[in-house]
Amino acid sequence: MQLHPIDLEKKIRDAKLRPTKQRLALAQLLYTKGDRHVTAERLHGEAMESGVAVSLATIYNNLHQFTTAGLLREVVVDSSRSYFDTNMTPHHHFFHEQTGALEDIPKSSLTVENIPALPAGTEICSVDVIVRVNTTR
Amino acid sequence: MQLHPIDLEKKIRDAKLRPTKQRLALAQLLYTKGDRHVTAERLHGEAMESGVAVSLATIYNNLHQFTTAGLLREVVVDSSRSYFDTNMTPHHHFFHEQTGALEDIPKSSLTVENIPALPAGTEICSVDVIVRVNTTR
DNA sequence: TAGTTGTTTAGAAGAATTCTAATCTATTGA
DNA sequence: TCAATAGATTAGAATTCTTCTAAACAACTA
Repeated sequence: MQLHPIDLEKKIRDAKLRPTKQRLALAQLLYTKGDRHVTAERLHGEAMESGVAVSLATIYNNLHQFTTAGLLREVVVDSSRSYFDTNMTPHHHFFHEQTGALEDIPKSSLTVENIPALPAGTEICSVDVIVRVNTTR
Repeated sequence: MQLHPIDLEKKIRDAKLRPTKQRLALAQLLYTKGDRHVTAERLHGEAMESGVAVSLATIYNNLHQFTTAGLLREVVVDSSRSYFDTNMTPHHHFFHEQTGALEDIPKSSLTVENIPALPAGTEICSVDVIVRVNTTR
């Protein structure tokens, strides 16, 4: 789980992106703390806190570039904002409706069976399971 | 599947809402054409076409009131806009990434197995499966 | 029918995201 | 090494979807 700066740079270069100061800082935040789920706003806040000035536009640019490059995946759980997940292995999610917290569900521990015939002329792109939870009252 | 005006009015009254002209028109569009998936914008367009002037604010008000009353459910598949589903029975969805089309998957034909232990202090609110599809290349 | 309460509305406001075009930085190759 | 170029960053404007405001209106109740 320990990604050194050199690994981050390789990760970025392999994605055919330039290892700029901002990009390295974002990669550091995203990939050196275990699997994460972040929103643009949250990542922006963390970058600020860590002392690296990164504009929101750059946060969005990079979240999308990382997603396109296969370094991030977008998780759609909330119609009001986007979440990005650093865990690229197949898995699903718990989503806490009140707190907005996302938690991984290992693919191995949950299976989806009997998906019916797909609409004509289409192929599966992904199967996403969201288990929405609430605080027990 | 044939809902007469009188049925629509009852549906609305049972939800403790007043059967206004706008509300009846929206209910007509939503509940007399089989199971549907609509966005606010689309429903607004349909209301206009059908000759009933309804403001967008009213569309949003009613989509939310219907949802709260259990007459609609929101389906989160796209982070840029909200979809509302008139089918209130348990089921899942196909979502066509390119066209934005949503299609029901009967609950009976798809099962989710082995959901692991929930995060502490939480209970399941819903289990949503989205099978994202693309046009075959 | 008057009073009350719920509903609708235009337009303003808000929030998340994208765009623009100017500036800056990394890379390339002579 | 250095100039040229291609890519990256940025502030701020713009866009899009959604919600809010507060005034006018319509349905309900007594």
